[in-house]
Amino acid sequence: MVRGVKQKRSTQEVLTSSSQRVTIQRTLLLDLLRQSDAHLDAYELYRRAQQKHPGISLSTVYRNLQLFKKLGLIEQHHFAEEHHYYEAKPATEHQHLLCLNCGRVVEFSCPLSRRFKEDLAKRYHFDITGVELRMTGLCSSCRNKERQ
Amino acid sequence: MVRGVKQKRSTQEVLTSSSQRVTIQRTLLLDLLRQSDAHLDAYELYRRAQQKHPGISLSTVYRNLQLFKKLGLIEQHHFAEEHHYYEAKPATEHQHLLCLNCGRVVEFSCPLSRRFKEDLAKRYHFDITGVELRMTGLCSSCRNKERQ
DNA sequence: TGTGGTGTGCAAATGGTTTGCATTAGCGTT
DNA sequence: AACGCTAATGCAAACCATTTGCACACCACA
Repeated sequence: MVRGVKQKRSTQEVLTSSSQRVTIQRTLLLDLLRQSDAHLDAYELYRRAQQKHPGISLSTVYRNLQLFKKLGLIEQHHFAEEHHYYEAKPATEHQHLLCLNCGRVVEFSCPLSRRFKEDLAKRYHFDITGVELRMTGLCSSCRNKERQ
Repeated sequence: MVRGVKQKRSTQEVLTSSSQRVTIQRTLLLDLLRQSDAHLDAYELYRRAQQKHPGISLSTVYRNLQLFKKLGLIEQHHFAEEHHYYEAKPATEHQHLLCLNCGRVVEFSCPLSRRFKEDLAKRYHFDITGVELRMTGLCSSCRNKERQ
């Protein structure tokens, strides 16, 4: 997945326009998130950030993840039991298919949404802002391994 | 929601047939989960259990939640950031609509599934065993409050 | 270039959950 | 009904992801 193509605005521009201070750490972290194809957890992001800016601290990572989330720049997922995974807000909405054995994540888009969402909103008088669909199972290679 | 109607098997029977020891604590915990209309977190379940069996410990609660999950007797959800919520495995599969402000949870059933799931399974060579759809937003009363 | 206030690094705290260990109590067998 | 083998429990301590307090650093604006 080539993310660069979709990104008109530089990370610096994004941060400046959010009226936040543009620090080295903040820019680096958001860059790493935007460039990564995978979903990163806080610690993995920390490890990657350390390679470019050795002094960075884990709390800075957490603080900025919260900030980015508040600004709507990233999304947070609960793939595993114990941590959160983050990804830069994608250009197009997508959902996740997750292998319970190896953790592999496939992204797919789901047409379901509009009609069904509207129905539901009307029926329960909700203002629906987010849809998360997650399917879980076994990918082909894990299924094959289990057979052996 | 009247759960009792759907329950043919007593909690004791369920536990016996899972070839686990049927302890007072275990029976109590599963009973509480099956009787509750709401989704409980570990601590709330602990509080309720204490009322009937004051000596029960929080680790027993956690240990049994894990066991029930492994046996497929309950489902675990991540509604809030920080804890898990549990509900007895429902007779019919359903999904959740969650108010981000007050935490209210509405259950609904979603027809989406079969066709779409099969397509997806074929396309990515996955064996899909679970579908979780979560919609988030504001319920009517929270929306009204925000307007004021 | 100086000034105010936000952001950072560090270490300690937090809080949900897990674990080690000694004791208790199911349950199949006498 | 008592016995013995283990699994389950209670307690306290450990874990670990995440948050927070505080002193210092540095960004943005004048």
